[in-house]
Amino acid sequence: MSSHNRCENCIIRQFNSLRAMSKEELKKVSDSKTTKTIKKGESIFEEGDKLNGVYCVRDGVSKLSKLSANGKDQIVKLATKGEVMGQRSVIVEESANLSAVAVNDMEVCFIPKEAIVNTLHSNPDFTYEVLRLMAHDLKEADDVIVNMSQKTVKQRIAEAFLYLKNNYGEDDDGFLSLTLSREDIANVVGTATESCIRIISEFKKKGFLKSSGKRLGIANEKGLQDLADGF
Amino acid sequence: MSSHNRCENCIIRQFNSLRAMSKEELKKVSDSKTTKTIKKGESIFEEGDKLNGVYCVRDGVSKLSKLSANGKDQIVKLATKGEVMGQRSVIVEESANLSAVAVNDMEVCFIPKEAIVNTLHSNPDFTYEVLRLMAHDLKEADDVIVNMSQKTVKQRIAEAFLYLKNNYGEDDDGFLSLTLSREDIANVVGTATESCIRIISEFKKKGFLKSSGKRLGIANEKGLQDLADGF
DNA sequence: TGTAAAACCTGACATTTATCATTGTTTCCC
DNA sequence: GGGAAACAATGATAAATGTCAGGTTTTACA
Repeated sequence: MSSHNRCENCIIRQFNSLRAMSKEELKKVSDSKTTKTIKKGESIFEEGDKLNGVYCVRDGVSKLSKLSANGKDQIVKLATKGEVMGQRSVIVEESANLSAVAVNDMEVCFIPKEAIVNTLHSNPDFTYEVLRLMAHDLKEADDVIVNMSQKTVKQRIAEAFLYLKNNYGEDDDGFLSLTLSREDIANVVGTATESCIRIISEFKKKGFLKSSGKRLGIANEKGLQDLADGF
Repeated sequence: MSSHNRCENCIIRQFNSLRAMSKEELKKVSDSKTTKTIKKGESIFEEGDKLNGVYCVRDGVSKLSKLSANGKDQIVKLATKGEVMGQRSVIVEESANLSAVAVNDMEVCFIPKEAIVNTLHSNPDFTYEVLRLMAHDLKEADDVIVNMSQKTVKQRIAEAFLYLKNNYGEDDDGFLSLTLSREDIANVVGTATESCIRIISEFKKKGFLKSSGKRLGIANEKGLQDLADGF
């Protein structure tokens, strides 16, 4: 199967039943997209950039973050295979409000906005699907707001590990497939790196987490879940 | 001008150029909508309710909040004249993820979902406009996430007052037009009511805020802004 | 493979924030 | 107009979290 097709799959997964796109529309996307390889730590776009297209994650994971006034990055979302980055900016014709940086080596495809905007204006089914996705993101963002303001750092870190397990899975030995640095985890839950390290150490001592080399795994899921829920 | 027309204006303001709606579509909305009066403190819908339409604020202000595990409400957004509530749930066909409660006496109009969903499926311009609005809400939500996790309570309270001034204005004597209880402010910025009260008292002492009876006003906008920005 | 850089860890301490208890004040309603 | 209920204020204290400063370990790569 050609790389062409793989990329279509990636769009289709994100834009859900982007079967909503007609054959011609899909062809236009196929013809105009390009593929990029991004190394771990490299940036795909930066807050403030004017995007003239969207990026679809074909492989690897990217962190979408925003720099706060005090110089710390806040990671707002992790984007995985099949997810699209930059739609919001393209849709509202604004510069990017987030930066995208590769968490590990990535492959992304770039789809110029012309290939998309036209369809948005002419194909209501497509637009409706995009709308549904954005509505979903909005709900998730609301949930994050509530968690941020009502849960303790300890609870949020516990949640973060459960999230990593549920969304990226674990290997045969029960270690998380996606390894984030302590600093990244701190930036996801919105805390100081040292606090994050301390709490992870505590979780290891208490048997909630296990580690082997640089890998981390969940040793007591129920315990973590109870903690996250405030018990 | 009939109340009919006022409601159309209210939709049109939120759904921006809902000129995107055809005459027939607008008529359908007009014919099917109903108007409700809500008293201060009453609820319009609750988290978990199945909504079969959207609510458009014609007068007054509503708080959209979510109950957290520890029993505290987190206010995620304030909805004002011209704004629509419940679209997200109607679009994704899920039950409401937020509760809507009147902050003061309100008038809202209810538009059954049939009048809207059809148009979403058939009129791409309309759908596109709704998409743009939701993209805007999403960006705002991202900003809130960053503020929540990277700013101190003091900074967030300062911001909240600036927000109230900028969005609801002040009367001739320089007092905020919209008065929220200390508890509501605490629930907006995600802190304990006592902490909120303490900080407001401090702001008054330092000359950032002024009060007269139950009214609050901004006495030193620059000072508040600097504080919010971390200086 | 050696070395510098990055990541991780820990202690001591300061600061912020939450919690509990109590009192004063306003508002609302009979 | 009086009394209950909601709201506001404040002190004392505990808990959570951030900061700084110094370590060790791991990783990257020349």
